[in-house]
Amino acid sequence: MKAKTEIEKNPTTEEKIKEAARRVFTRKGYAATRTRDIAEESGFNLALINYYFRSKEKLFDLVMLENLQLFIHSVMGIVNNPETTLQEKIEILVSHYIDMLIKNPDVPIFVLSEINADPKKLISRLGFDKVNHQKIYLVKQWMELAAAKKVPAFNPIHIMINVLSMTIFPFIASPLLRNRTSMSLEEFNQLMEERKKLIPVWVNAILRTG
Amino acid sequence: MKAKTEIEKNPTTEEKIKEAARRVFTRKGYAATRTRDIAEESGFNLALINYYFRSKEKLFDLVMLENLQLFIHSVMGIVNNPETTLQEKIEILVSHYIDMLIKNPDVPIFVLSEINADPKKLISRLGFDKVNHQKIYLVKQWMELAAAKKVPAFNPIHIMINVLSMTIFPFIASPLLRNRTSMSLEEFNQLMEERKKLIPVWVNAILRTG
DNA sequence: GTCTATAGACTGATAGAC
DNA sequence: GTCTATCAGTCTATAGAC
Repeated sequence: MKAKTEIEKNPTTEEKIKEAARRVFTRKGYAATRTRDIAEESGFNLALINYYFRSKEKLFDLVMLENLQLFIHSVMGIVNNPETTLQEKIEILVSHYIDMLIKNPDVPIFVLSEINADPKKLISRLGFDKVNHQKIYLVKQWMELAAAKKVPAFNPIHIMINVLSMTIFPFIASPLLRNRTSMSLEEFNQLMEERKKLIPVWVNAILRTG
Repeated sequence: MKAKTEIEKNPTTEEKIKEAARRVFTRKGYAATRTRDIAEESGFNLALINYYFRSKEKLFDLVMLENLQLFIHSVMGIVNNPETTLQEKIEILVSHYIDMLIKNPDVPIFVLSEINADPKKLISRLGFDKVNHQKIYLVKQWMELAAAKKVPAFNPIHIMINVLSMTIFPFIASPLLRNRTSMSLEEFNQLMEERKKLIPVWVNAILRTG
């Protein structure tokens, strides 16, 4: 196993092709991507893709798994941390997520539309097993606060949906939003930076609602 | 021009094919859809698609335009109504949107991922012209309330983003969300029904934040 | 390991019978 | 209007030279 910085500096052909595939698949989706596009993007020949990865689909699965990790796994470490308060979890989650999304703006729409295209694959092929929702530390903390009536009694899933919605959705709607409001990419990113501080405040206001 | 109810009861072959195309395109996206899929779904032969619509792309453009109307135009009539208050606009918008989304859950991810795949087409081919954002009645009302300090001074676009995020995003993330929480479609729809009343309350709480 | 050339399957579109 | 049959182009994957 190579260290990450070493991979970035001295990528092998295999790694170069995988990174090219990640860029193309994430931008255009599985069906619209041709293996020729990946070959061209990587700077190598078409035949090498099959030499290293056997098929378009196997290469896609690798890319999908990486993007899924980026999209989901980053959350899990945060919401499961027993050392932070509910409020802190939300602040950290939103801030880290927006940083990731500014770097990888195409990831959410890629992941969600590919899952929508083939929901079965999510579980069967990518080995994406379920978690017991009750065991997540954030849910535990919520339950305790609800018992002490410090937080409203509605389904805590609503709060999780709201945090993720307000954080992720603007990136998914970005092309349409920017077109409708004649907004540059820089202005958009600036707006998202503002939301790092605003969303936790808003969520706090929502929590006081019940 | 036939009346809508008449179309639903006595659809011509052309209308049947277009409806079949709408279902298939909206579920699988442009690139993953084969003209043969549409033929099969419509119950007619492949050749008829070209007889009525000349090409896959022209048929797609029709479907895209309809879905875009569903996705956007429904908003415009509501946010531009001078007869309703800001608060009423939000209530009506959320309620109508959620009704539409429960009936057409695939529309948002379809529209947004196709726009993401080819943003230029949005304007050049589909004739989707810009609106002057300042002229929208909702923005006007916001400005007046902000001037009277009844509403926070941050960019009103944030509120619009929040309303649309909390309303639309759960439908986009539905397959993933339902998988992670082992939620049935009925339970999900019930959760969305709850949000019709909750979102306006939450937005109100956000508005008192500034 | 990396390339060129090509096989083999599939796709969108059309010709032509009825 | 609706069908069957088929063309021409494109795609993934592989064989084989270096």
